[in-house]
Amino acid sequence: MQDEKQARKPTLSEVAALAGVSEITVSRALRGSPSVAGKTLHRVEQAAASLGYVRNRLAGALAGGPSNQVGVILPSLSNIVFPDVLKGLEIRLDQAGFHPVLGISNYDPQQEEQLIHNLLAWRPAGLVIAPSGMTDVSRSLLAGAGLPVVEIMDIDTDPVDMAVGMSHRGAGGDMARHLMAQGYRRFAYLGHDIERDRRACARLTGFREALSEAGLILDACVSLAEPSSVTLGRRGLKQLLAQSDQRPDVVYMSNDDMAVGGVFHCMAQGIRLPQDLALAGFNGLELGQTLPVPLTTTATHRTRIGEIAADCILERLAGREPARSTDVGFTLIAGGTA
Amino acid sequence: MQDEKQARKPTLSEVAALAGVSEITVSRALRGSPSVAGKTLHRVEQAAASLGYVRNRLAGALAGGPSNQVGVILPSLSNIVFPDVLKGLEIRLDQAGFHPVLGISNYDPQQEEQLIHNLLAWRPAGLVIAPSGMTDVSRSLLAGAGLPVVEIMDIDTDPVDMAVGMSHRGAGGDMARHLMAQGYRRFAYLGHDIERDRRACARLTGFREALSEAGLILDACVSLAEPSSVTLGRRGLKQLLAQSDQRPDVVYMSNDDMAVGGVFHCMAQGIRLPQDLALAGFNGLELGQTLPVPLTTTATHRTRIGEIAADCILERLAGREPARSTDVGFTLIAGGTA
DNA sequence: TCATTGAATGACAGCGCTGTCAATTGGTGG
DNA sequence: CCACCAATTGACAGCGCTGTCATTCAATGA
Repeated sequence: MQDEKQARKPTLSEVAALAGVSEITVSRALRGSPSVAGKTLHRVEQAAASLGYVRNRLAGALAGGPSNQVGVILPSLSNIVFPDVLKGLEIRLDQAGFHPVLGISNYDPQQEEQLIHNLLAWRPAGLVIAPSGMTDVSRSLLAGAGLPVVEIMDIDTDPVDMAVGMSHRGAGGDMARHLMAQGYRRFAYLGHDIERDRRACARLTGFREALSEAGLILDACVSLAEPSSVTLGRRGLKQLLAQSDQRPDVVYMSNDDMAVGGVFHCMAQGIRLPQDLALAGFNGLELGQTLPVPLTTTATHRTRIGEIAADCILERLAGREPARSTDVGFTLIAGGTA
Repeated sequence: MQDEKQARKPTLSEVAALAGVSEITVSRALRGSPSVAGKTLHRVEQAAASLGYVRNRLAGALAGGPSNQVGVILPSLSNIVFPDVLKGLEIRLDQAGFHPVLGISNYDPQQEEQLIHNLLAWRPAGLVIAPSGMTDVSRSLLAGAGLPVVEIMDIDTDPVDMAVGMSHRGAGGDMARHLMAQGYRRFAYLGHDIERDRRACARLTGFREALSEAGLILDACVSLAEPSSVTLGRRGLKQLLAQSDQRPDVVYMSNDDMAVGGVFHCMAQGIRLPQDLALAGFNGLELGQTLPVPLTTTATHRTRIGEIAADCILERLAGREPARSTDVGFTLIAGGTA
C-alpha cells in the first residue's frame, strides 16, 4: 500500500498488468463476479491492494454499469425531522452499498427545480424527494428521468412515480377530533412559516375541516413568518395569549418544537397544563415525551419513511414493482398537555 | 420540453445537431464559457431546452472536467449536532454548485474505512470527515487520494490534510474551572456510550485534568452504553443519584441532550437547580437555552464548522492554501443550572 | 492593401471502465 | 479417442463528455 500523495490513481489496466490478466478479468474479480477462478481472484486482489487501487465509479457508471448514488432532496436540516428521515434512508441505502447525494431546497420550488436538474446530471440510480411545491418543470424532469422517484412525507397528492408518507390532513383532523372529545371548545392555532411548509398547512386544513364538521371554528390562528423552533413557540404562545381577549382552551401548535416552547412558556408563567391551557403538537419527538408532563402530539414514523423510500428505490432497481403509494400512518399520543 | 418516459437521454451531439454547431460548442455554451457568441448561446439553449437535455456529469468528470461532489462522512444523524454541521456544509457547497455525498460511520472505524473507499471511488472534489478513530488504512487512503480533505469537529489531533473544529479537551477543562469557581466541590460525570464517542471522551479527560490540577477528583463517573438522548439523561441522572450515598454538588453531563433529561428529572423530583444540584451540559443547543432555567453549557459553533470546512475545500480547489488547522472555539454559557 | 490579431468555432483523442460476444481450456461420457 | 459442455478468460467497442491544439474569419492598423 503506497502512502504518497499521487494525483494519478492506478487504473484497471495497471492492476491487470501486475496480476497478469486482462482488464476485464480484474473488473469482474473486483466486482465479485462468480465466473472468476479463486486463484485469479486472489492474485487480482493482491495486485489491487499493492497498488492502492481505488475503483473509478465514474467510468463504470458511464460505461453502462450501475450507479449506486441516490439523489435526496429535503427542504431543511434545521429540525430533527428531516435528519431522521435521512437516517432511515441512509441505513437502507448503505446496506445495499448506495450513497445519498444531498440537496436542500429551503422550501423553495425554484431551488428544488434546480437541485433536481443538478442531481439528475449525475445519473443517480434513483431520487427521493420531500417536495416543496414542485414546479411543472420539476415534474417533467422527474417523469422524463427514467429512474425510480419516491416523493416522501405526504401522500395527499398524486405522485409522479411513488410516494411514501402519511396524510397530514388526516393527522390534523384526528387531532381536532381528539381535542373535541376531551371537551375543549375554544381552539387556537400557532404556526411557523406556514407559507413555505405545505405539510404544516395541510395539517391546519385538516384541523379546520374537522372543527367545522362539528360546527366549531378556530378562534385564533397565528402564523409567524420564521422557521419553527422552541424559542419561536415560546415567544409565539406569549404573543398569542396576549392578543386574545379570552384565553383559548387549547392551542394546536404546528409541531413539537413549537409546542415544547409553548410548554416552557406555561411553566415559566405558572400556567397549568392542561387545566388552564391545553397544548398539542405534532411529530412525537422524544423531547416532548420526556417533559415532566408528556406532550399531547401525533407521532410520525420518520425514520420508517426513509427506510421504506429507500426500499422502494432498491426494489424497483431489482426489477420488482413496489406499491405506488405507501401510508406509514401516524399515532396520536394522548399525553398530559391536552 | 418532452414529458414522456425515455430511458435514453439526449446527448450533447443531438443538441449540437439541432443547434447546427459542434458538440464542443454546445459543451462550452452550456457551461457558460465566455468564448461563445451570444447568438450561438441562445440557439444552443433553445435546442437543449427543446430536447430536455440534462448534462451528464459522469462523462464530464471522467473526461477530466471538474467534479462537484464532496464526500461527507459523519458518525451519526441521530442528534441535531451533525445535521447542524451538515447544514453549514450544504449551504456553502450549494452556493458553489457542489453536492455532498453522504456516509454515516456509526462511530465505527471499520465502516468509516469502507465509506472512505466507496466515496473515493466517485472521485469527489474533496472529502469532509468527522473521524471516528481512523484506521491506518483510512489515513493512507486519504493521504493518497490527492484531494482536499478536512477533518472536522476536533482539532486536538494532527490532521492528514486540514482540520476545522475546536478543542474538546479544552472545553472540558474550561467547564471544570468554571464550576470550581462557582464553589462546587463534589463532582460527578454522566455520559453516554463513551467508548464510541471520542470527543465526549476528550471532554471528560479535560474535565478530569482541570479538577486534578486543583487537587480535586471526580467522585462519580457513570457512562451508559447507549447513544445519548434526553431519556437517557433523565434515566441516567436518576440512577446516578440513587447509587451515590452522598449527593454530588454538580453533574457534568456528556452533552445537552443528556443534560436536558437531567433537568427534567430534577423538575419532576422537585430537586431545585442549582441549589440542590447543579447540572452542566455541552453543545449549547437552543433547547437548553429555552428551558425555564437556561442550561449551563458550552456553546459550540457547529454550523460554522460546516461552513468553514466547505470553504477550505473550495479554497483549495481554487488553488489557494487555507489554514491547516482552524479553531472555531467555543463559548461557555453560564446559565442558571450551575 | 496586407500582415496581424483576437474572437469564435471545430477536430481529435481519450478519460477508465463494462456490456457483449467470442475464444480458450480441461474434463466427461460414449 | 472425440464430440461436447461448463468454466474461465479475453478482444473490442463505446459510454458522453472535455482538454488541447488547430482553424476560420472579420476587424484592425500601418
